[in-house]
Amino acid sequence: MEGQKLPRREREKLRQRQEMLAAALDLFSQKGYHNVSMAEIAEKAEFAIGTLYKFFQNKEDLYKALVLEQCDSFEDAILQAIEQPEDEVEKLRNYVRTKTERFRRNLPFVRLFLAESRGASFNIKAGLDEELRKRYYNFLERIALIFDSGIKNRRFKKIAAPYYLAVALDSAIDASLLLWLDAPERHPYPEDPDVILDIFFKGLIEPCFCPWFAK
Amino acid sequence: MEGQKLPRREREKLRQRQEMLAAALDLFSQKGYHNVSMAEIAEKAEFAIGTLYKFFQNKEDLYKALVLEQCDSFEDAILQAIEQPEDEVEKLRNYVRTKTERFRRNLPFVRLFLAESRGASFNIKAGLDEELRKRYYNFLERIALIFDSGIKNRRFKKIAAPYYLAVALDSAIDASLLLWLDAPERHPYPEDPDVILDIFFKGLIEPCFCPWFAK
Amino acid sequence: MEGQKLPRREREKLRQRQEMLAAALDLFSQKGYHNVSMAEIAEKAEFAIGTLYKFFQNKEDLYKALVLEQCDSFEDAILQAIEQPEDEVEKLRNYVRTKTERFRRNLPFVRLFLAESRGASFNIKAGLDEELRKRYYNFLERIALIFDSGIKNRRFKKIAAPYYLAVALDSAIDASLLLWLDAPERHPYPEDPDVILDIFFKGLIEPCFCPWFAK
Amino acid sequence: MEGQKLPRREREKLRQRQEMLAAALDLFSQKGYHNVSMAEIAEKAEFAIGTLYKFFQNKEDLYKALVLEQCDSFEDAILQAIEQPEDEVEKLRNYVRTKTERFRRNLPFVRLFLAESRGASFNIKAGLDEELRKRYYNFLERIALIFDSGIKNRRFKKIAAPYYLAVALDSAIDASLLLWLDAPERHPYPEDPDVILDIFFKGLIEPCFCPWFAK
DNA sequence: GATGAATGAGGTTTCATTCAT
DNA sequence: AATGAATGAAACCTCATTCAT
Repeated sequence: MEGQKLPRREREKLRQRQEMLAAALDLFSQKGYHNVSMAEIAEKAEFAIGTLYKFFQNKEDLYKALVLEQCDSFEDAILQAIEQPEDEVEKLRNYVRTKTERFRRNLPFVRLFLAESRGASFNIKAGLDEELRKRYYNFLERIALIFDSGIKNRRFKKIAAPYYLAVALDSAIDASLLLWLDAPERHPYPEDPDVILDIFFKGLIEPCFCPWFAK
Repeated sequence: MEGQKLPRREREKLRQRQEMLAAALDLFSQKGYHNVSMAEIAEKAEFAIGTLYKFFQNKEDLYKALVLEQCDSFEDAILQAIEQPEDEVEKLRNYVRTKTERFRRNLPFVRLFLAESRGASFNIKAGLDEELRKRYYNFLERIALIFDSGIKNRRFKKIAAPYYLAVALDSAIDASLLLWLDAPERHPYPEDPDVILDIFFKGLIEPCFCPWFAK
Repeated sequence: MEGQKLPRREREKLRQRQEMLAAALDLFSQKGYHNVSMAEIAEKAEFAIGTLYKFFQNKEDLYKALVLEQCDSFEDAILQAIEQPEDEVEKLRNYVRTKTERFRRNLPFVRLFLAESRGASFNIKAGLDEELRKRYYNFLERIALIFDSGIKNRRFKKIAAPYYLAVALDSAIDASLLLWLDAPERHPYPEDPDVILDIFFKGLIEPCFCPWFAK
Repeated sequence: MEGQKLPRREREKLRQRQEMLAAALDLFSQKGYHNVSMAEIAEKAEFAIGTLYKFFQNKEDLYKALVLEQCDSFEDAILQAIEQPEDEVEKLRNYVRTKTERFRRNLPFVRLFLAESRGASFNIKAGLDEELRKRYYNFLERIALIFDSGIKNRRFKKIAAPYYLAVALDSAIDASLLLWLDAPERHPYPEDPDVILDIFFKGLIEPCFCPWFAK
């Protein structure tokens, strides 16, 4: 109940900030950081340039805020998805599905995210990189924990270190989505997101143990 | 034995070109396309700016030449590695090992390659993107053919469409290497590159069929 | 009385634009298009380079605006001068006098105008050329109409096609002014502008004396 | 008989120089001084750039040599034409005809000539201007002498100072030729060059009709 | 003597950022 | 508090000229 009580002024400011970030997301994801000017963002957001600078110290600051905010929201959704169920298999399915769905619903973010998470953002100064990487490592560890727990529970065979499994699964999802994003007609995204999991599960799970193969 | 030699002038020009490209690779991979000026490249390569422009029409042209040349060399190495052996398993091992070795030997290229292959290069004009993507798709199909042949030979279970298997494997290698590149102390690259393959093989191969499990 | 006034902001902008054009006119007419840099114009006009580019898209655009504006004003003055009187002789006198006076009052423009109207401006891209030439042809036709009307009224003998008469008269004025501009002490411009008209008005050859008319 | 005896070396050099100047004339007249590079001229003339600089100190020097040489040749032809006949009328006819014919035979030169003679060549540094102007003034005085002599012989009425007559006649020829050069279909050059002379020779106004003569 | 590769000053243009209004 | 005009550093690129071969 305390969220709604921001003074009107504050709420107004927050709304303006969101509009600026939305305009920036659109433009950055379409044209890349260096091909978007502050004037362009200001115009798209229907503010004066000076107002932009009231909210963000400089272009880099605006970019960082944008990326961090998007990542926060994305991370929250994933973490929530893997916190619900008991079953490790179900957790992973939730994870893959949530990630897939989020990506498909927020295409502009995907380009940004991949540019950032793939070390491709040397365009942007060090600070962001540093923080995002740490967060990404932590995130991978969260996924690794699921594999670890599955192994401990004897649901999974220990075919590799959990961290590697997490890395491999996460990157496989990204890669599939990226190909689909690039050329949807050539790389139709599998209707059933589990197809990617199959690659990992079909060898991974003790057949006798898991309802997965009953499908 | 001098029949194979280019005239001295030509050799000299080629050498200069290589020096320019080497300087550019270093700088681009460290700071990104937009944060490197032609003056910087010229200075690092120890030529005058004008000389740079004698070799490359403009900055974009220089960048394209650099990326294409590196990719050519990389692609050649991989294709050669997977053409040798009969055995699909051996082909995939060669592929993983060659890619790993190449990456580790040419770090600056990795950053460039990932920036380009990961759709993160909206900074650069369309032409390159287009061509590189096509080449990358073709490359994935080459890998997919190995899986396909393995499946037809009953060496592999058909746990997923070969193309997806190729995508997943390739991206898993990239992701591992990238993590190691970012933070080697945190993500020691597995001494044995086969660790990554294990994830795919342990479920993939008919146990009775393959000496893999005997290891 | 304030209804006719532009908002202050607009007036200010217009004034700045005029200052830029004035600086450009001075420099271009002294040194020629290619020997004047944008930095020079900016400095003379006491603005930053960036401000220049807020008003004009690029150097060529600035040049075109300058030439067209000057020609407009010049053309207006001449057309007004030849629209007043009934009498063709008076019209031509007005024309010569107005042109002379305008030239003498705006020396920098003369150089520009002659450079442009005399096909000497291959330096500048095609667009301007094209438009200015058309306008000049139309202008000559306006003058030709005066000769034509004079001939129809029997005021003038039909000694040549009106268009040729216009060309000859106009070029004679230009040439006189140009010589005076180059070396005033050597080519004092005739106090009475009618001197040039005399050449056209008075017949040159004694009819009785010369076989010319026998033709 | 002494012209043919230049040592072979000298003759060869002269020929090369002519080829360079010919290439330069073509290019300068098509694109203007500032839009032609030394490399372009060298290539068109099929020499190395260095060789160009053996013959001409720099670009400006080459340009000056070109213009002066063309003007020499042009001036010679005209002067020869007006030296032959006794009769002033015939001299003027020869002058108009020779100039017209020369212009039409050497179009590239015309553009250059007009650019130079019309004060439009502020592109080029002062030296050339200075010399060409003096020569042009002298030339005009040669023409003026014809009018003067005609007046003294009572062949011509003294309707204006001879120098003005010369200026007016010469500029009328240039203007006609220029219009024809710009748009031949719109400004067909009079088959008979004398048409222009007519304007000067025939009196324009009916003496009996106009108060002009009363002045 | 001829060559043309190498040079680098200098031109045009963009855009992040400031600050007076 | 919001504005957006003004700024000028810095980028890309050209081309006249030199000089080692």
